[in-house]
Amino acid sequence: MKATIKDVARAAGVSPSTVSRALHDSPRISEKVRERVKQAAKELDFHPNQMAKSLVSRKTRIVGIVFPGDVSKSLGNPFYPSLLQGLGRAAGERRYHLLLVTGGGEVSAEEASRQAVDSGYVSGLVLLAAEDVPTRDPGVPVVVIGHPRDEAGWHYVDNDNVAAGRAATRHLLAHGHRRILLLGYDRRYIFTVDRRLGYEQALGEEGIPVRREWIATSRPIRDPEAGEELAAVFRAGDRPTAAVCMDDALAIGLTGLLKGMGLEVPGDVSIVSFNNTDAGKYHIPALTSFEIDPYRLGMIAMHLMADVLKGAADAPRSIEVPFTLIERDSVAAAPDSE
Amino acid sequence: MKATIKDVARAAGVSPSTVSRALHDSPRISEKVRERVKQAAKELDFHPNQMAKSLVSRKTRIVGIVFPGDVSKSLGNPFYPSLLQGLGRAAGERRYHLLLVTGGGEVSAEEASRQAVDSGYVSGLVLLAAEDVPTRDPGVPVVVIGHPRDEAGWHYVDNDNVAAGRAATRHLLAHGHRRILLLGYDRRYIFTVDRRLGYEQALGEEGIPVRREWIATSRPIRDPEAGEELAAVFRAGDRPTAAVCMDDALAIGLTGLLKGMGLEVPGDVSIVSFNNTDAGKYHIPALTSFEIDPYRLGMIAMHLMADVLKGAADAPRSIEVPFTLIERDSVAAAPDSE
DNA sequence: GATGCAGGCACAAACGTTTGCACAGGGCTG
DNA sequence: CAGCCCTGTGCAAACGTTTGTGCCTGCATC
Repeated sequence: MKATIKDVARAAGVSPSTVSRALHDSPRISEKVRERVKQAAKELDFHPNQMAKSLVSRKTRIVGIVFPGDVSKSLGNPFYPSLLQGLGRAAGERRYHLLLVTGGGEVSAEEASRQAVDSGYVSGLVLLAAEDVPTRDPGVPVVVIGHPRDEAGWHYVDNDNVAAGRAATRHLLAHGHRRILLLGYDRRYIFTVDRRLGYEQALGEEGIPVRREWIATSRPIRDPEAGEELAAVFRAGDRPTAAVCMDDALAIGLTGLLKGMGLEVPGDVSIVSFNNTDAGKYHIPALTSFEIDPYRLGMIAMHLMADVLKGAADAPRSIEVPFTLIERDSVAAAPDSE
Repeated sequence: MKATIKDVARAAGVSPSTVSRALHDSPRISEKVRERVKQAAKELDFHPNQMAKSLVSRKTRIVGIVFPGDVSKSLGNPFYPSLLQGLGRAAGERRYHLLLVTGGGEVSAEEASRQAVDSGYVSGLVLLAAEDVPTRDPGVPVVVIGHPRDEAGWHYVDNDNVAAGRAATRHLLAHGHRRILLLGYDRRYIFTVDRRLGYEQALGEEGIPVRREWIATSRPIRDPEAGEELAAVFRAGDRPTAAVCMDDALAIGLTGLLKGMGLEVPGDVSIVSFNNTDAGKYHIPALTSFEIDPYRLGMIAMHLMADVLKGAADAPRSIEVPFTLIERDSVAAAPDSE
């Protein structure tokens, strides 16, 4: 059987309470006894029973990781595995464990979270990339990864999409571009809304007016109608010389469409995009893209959670993680600059 | 605060022990009291404190899911998300929770498992697709998903690769093929070893001798040397008229190589492969392939774990999950049959 | 030399359950 | 009508910790 605190007490010749205090480095214990106790604990391979600890402290060292919707769908996205890894890494550092909370089938993610909390196993919840936050108070602290629509009152960790949109645009401006298109805006996705904001900020700072017709929503670039609309923009006399694309897939689609029109990337049109996927890396030309670093996002979220659980984070805290720009071959100087 | 068993006892006008027995449907409690207690429990939204339960029962309702190596690497494989979903689904049904156990960084998966067990949080471990089983006794029941090299003494759930190899070969035999190549054998991967066994069984049943030179190892079909070797086999006068490929990627590579030699699939060579990926589905010709159904694998593994934890599974149990063959366009009748 | 004080430790209660045992009441049986 | 057994319930101990309180020792102070 596993050693208990009593076994350690007996071995060290002290009482259980002294053992507890010694292992917690209480100042009320003399140096000598503390060492003796620690030695005994090590020899007996003593690990405190978390159940007993939790029973009295009313806390656990487990936080639930809540997947929105189907796990299989979300995990297919390469974003999540790295995120999970980051969470796991930080959890290890803070001596926390991760409980997988998944809906699926008939049970919603929220229902599954409720069960996890009700069981008493989790003392915190990390919501993965959820734009919809829980409707009812979950009863334990919550950290949201992503950007809740209603920021107030939530701890959250997200990429700073406003800054990224601005940085992407400024990168193109720095190469002399003045006519810049934004591709992939969709008001249903808040990160595209944020990036658009950054895009408009950057243009505004240079005194360049925003042109509504250059904020393209068309996601399904294969959709002939949307494709045609986009093509028309590039056929115009004062066509854009550069584009900010919401993800690599979009950028690759755009490259193909332009090639079909006899326009080269980056010779005629420069492109910067997001997500820095393998597809973009091996594309020709290799895409200049923003790396989102989900690993780091996960680490930060877990550390925030640990702080909250420790009581260190009083007011709701929001952390915006910057992107890093990976420069490759899809951006060149504007053809008409100078 | 959350309601305890004492609150329920008070509300129902009985003692805590009676409440406990009533909620566990003990036969020693009268129908009347049982109903009264259950009613009170429901009204107070009583959820038994798992910590307290675990403390006395020395069991938890948590099982650890151990990822081998880097989570991010394994999760990139679309196999895992479905597997996880299956595990989660079954866990929900059996009222278990899933604890994510990941190595990564400096800590090995085995080290992480040890921590999870030592903490006392998990009462079982599910090893994901591990071919290497733990060296030391983990101290809790283990279910392996995959095929431990040393079968003895382990509970495990795996696809029945011997049967699948046999079925694949028989499928081709049924189409009149007599000269069948096996592509992708690698003795380091036990599933390919198993499938080869099935392949040889099927041939043996028809009295067809196994030709060593038709058991091709070459995985990197782009490797010019290996490619040339493979091409030579198909240039011979009595070339194979069919092939069993270890995965869709290999099958796609083979199709390309054959096309370069002027051989058509399935006109000249029929192909059946494994994994039923999207790539194979949209390939031309669409591949006849075995679906591995990791969702089901996960479900079964979790149910097995629950049984083991219940004490229902005494002797180590191994469950072989059959594949299902998805027939598409890459198999035709043998050109020389009649 | 008696008193005070602080340091260092032990005692016991508490956390919320489960479960062996004791016990009360009621219906049999003799 | 007394004793017995059975049914239904309560009591209390136990699981392994933490932590408030109290006690003992030895030293310094007056």
